[in-house]
Amino acid sequence: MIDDHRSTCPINLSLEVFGDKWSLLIIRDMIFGGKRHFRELLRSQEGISSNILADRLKTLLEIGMLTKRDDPSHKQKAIYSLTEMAIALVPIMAHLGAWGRRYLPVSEELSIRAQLMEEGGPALWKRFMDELRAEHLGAPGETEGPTVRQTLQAAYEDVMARKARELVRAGK
Amino acid sequence: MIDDHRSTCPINLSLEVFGDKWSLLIIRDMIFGGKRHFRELLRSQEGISSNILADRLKTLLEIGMLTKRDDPSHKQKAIYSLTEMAIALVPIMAHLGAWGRRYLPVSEELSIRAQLMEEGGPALWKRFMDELRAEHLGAPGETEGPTVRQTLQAAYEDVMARKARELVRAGK
DNA sequence: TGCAACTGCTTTCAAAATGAGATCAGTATC
DNA sequence: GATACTGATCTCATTTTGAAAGCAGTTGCA
Repeated sequence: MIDDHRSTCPINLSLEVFGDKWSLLIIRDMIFGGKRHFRELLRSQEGISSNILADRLKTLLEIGMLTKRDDPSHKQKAIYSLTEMAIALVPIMAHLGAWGRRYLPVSEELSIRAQLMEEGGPALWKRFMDELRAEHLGAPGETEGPTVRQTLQAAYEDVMARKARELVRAGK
Repeated sequence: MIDDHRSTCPINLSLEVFGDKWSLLIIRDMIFGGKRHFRELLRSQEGISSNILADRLKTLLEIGMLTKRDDPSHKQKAIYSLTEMAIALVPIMAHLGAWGRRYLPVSEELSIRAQLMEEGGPALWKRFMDELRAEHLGAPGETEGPTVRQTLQAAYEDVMARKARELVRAGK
């Protein structure tokens, strides 16, 4: 907890938090994938190993990006929750996704969510953040219609289904 | 140049670029500090060492975030320039700075720039980006009044001067 | 015409971080 | 009672990090 920081510049301090190849992916999976458990997070696209996941979860807890509590349904299960500090990263995720989509070799199916986030703009981000607050902080929130996460997930599945059809057609 | 990427998710690919404690600091110093030479970048707030700086500059060149050319004034001097890909990070820098300012133990003098960037909003970011394009890409650009970088720098120096006065008064 | 300061790096080497895979003690399910 | 699942932890080889010193020139000044 001592200030062993390299400098007190906000960008430097931010990088000390997630200037790391895994921390932000964990947050990403919790925000966009709705994951809450260790074993769920272990099944990431990128194949994080269990020791690294355990280490990063510990760091994120210490920093205050996550909280952890027991799962009533299983004595060995833990539930991880996002804090406001982590939910506040939604706009940064949206920008990062948009930037990556523009300049890096992304695939269509894994970037459709980023595209919708970009098109939705700050209004969509705010709605998403409110839903995350309801989900993770127990904040009051309306439950009308599909959630932002469900909408993004449906778009992802649509792309996957279309790609599967195209593969079949091409293979004929 | 082969796709040895962990996944084609835009956020993952972005993290492969600057999910690192130094790369974005180099870009920060070029954007906000106007630094263009190796030895200038070596004098960062955080004390990067020369081997790490050389390595990260090489990576940033390969990725296409920077370009490098000879300095006509000195046969051993190199000039590094930002590409559009790097200039496009300005809004992300602004968000990162705002987030760090809100949730991390920043200092007043090193976060005054982040505060002004946040208050200036997208309009200020765009002006800054246009100035960077003129400076690094040779794009046409007007030169009326102080640049955004100069304005931010002046605000930083004001805070420093005030703090120095306060120290004198307290020491009396 | 010398010499000090500066140029962008490279080298050396110890320490720290990374990460795949196996393992574990307890829990739930059937 | 067997099987699968829980959140980790352990081992150990590989990779990365980073401080410090060094280098082959170049430039500016006396």
